[in-house]
Amino acid sequence: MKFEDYPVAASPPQGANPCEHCALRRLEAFLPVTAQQLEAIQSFRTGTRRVEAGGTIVDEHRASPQLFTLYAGWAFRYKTLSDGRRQILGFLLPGDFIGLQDEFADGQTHGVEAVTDATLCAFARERLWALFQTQPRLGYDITWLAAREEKLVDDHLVTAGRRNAGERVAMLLMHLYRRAQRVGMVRDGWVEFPFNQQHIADALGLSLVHTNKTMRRLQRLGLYKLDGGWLRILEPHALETLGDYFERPLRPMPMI
Amino acid sequence: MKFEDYPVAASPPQGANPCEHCALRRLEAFLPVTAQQLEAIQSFRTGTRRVEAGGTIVDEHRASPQLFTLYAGWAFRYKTLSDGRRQILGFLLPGDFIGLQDEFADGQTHGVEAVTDATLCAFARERLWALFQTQPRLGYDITWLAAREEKLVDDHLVTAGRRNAGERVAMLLMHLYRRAQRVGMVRDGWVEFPFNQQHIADALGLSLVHTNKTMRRLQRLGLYKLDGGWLRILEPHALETLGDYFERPLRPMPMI
DNA sequence: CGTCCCGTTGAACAAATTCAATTACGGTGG
DNA sequence: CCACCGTAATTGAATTTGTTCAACGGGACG
Repeated sequence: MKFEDYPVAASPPQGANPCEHCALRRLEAFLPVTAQQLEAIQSFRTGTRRVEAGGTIVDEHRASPQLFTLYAGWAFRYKTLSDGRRQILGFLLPGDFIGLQDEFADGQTHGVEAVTDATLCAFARERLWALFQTQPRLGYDITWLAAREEKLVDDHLVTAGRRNAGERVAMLLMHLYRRAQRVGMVRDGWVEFPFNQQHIADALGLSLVHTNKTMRRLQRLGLYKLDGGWLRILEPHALETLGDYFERPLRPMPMI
Repeated sequence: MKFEDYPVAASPPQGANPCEHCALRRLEAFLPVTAQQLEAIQSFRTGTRRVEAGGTIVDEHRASPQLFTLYAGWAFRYKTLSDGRRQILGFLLPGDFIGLQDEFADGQTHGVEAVTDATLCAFARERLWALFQTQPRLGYDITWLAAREEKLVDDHLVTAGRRNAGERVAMLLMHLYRRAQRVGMVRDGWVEFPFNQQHIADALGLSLVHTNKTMRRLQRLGLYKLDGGWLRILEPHALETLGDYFERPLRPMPMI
């Protein structure tokens, strides 16, 4: 299977004014910003960070001095119980803001791990308050992002708490597909799907074996196809119905 | 069983400057505010609302034009699937801010229901952005509240996804107890516990019957006691260990 | 070619749900 | 004061869903 390159380069622009040439921000999924806001964001920004597939973006047990916006790649947030059981709290796509929760949680937070090679824009956490002061609009946008992320977790909690295995898988596939679609990661109906079944199991609160059997079943039913790390939804309506999950068209979201 | 009255009156102060006489805000759990901030909050405030036990604070399928701070009583956030299965997303105690998520979600949000009679301070959603502009600090505080609430949902998701029935109950009891303790709702080791087993089941993602059997078991083990709608934790350490959940001492939180 | 990771599958087992009563209790009307 | 009701808590039993255990296959890689 071959695919053209993703329109957004693997790394954010380098040089003096990287944010002004940010390809990610040009996507329709994101709200436009004024020149002044862009400048504020750019000065809030401290640099770029690369993390290879499987690497740690935020350590689960250490408060990170930085905030990030995921620029390219897939990542996820997770927590582990002391005996090793892991719960994936959510997946992260380009444009997602990372680390806000820790700002206010005294330790005891969550980890973030890259699934694919990932690139991130880093920001100094200590300058967050100054940003609110000088750019109230960006503060408001950050609240928007925090509220949106809570909504994602809310939905995820419904899945883990009240849906059965088949419904969980259906819901997750549609959810990830829709989000990827929004940021232009769908090509000819295929999305990169770099997760292994352990990721899915840990996200859905299922065992590895049962996840496998459930996914196999839905594939045999012809609802979706997985090939070489790429996903294609064959029966979106059937999956939405099964998962009782219908994503509405979304407004453009802010991006920091 | 008899208990003194809760120190915070059932309703916020009436009259010209209600926030200046707010008893809730005086609790150590909440950060102090400047006179200027208090005034801003007071002018952001539009009134008081009472909801009786079982009543709807926010309709699940209608965007509320108001935001609230719960002043007195217990409430919960929830979502229901189309076939009626309900997931409780979290419980609300005095001081909790309500409705922020909807600000940014195009419909498709969650409901809020009062468990006991409840009193709330109402705010005009449409003036939220103005508040961020004129009082960046309060904007920052609201972000704090949003991030904290996401953290609560994160923890809840771990519970629903990766803990077994006994662990879930243990975790929930300790969690509610600790939060109630923070806002002075614990009297002689007892907290009001107005939930029925269906609430617990819907919060934990368990069936009613299994919730009952699990709770019975933990009671027979002498870990906690429930009497006339009041809860007493008998073995906090055992419950924390079982639930693998250790609440750290918390910093005072902002209150709007 | 051997090893490791991952996906797949069957089988035994355990946890949780569903079904079906029964009991406890607060409130109401007689 | 007492019978009657409706709601919520309990409990046992049958059934289903999901987990654990074990084994095998294929592909990537050294």
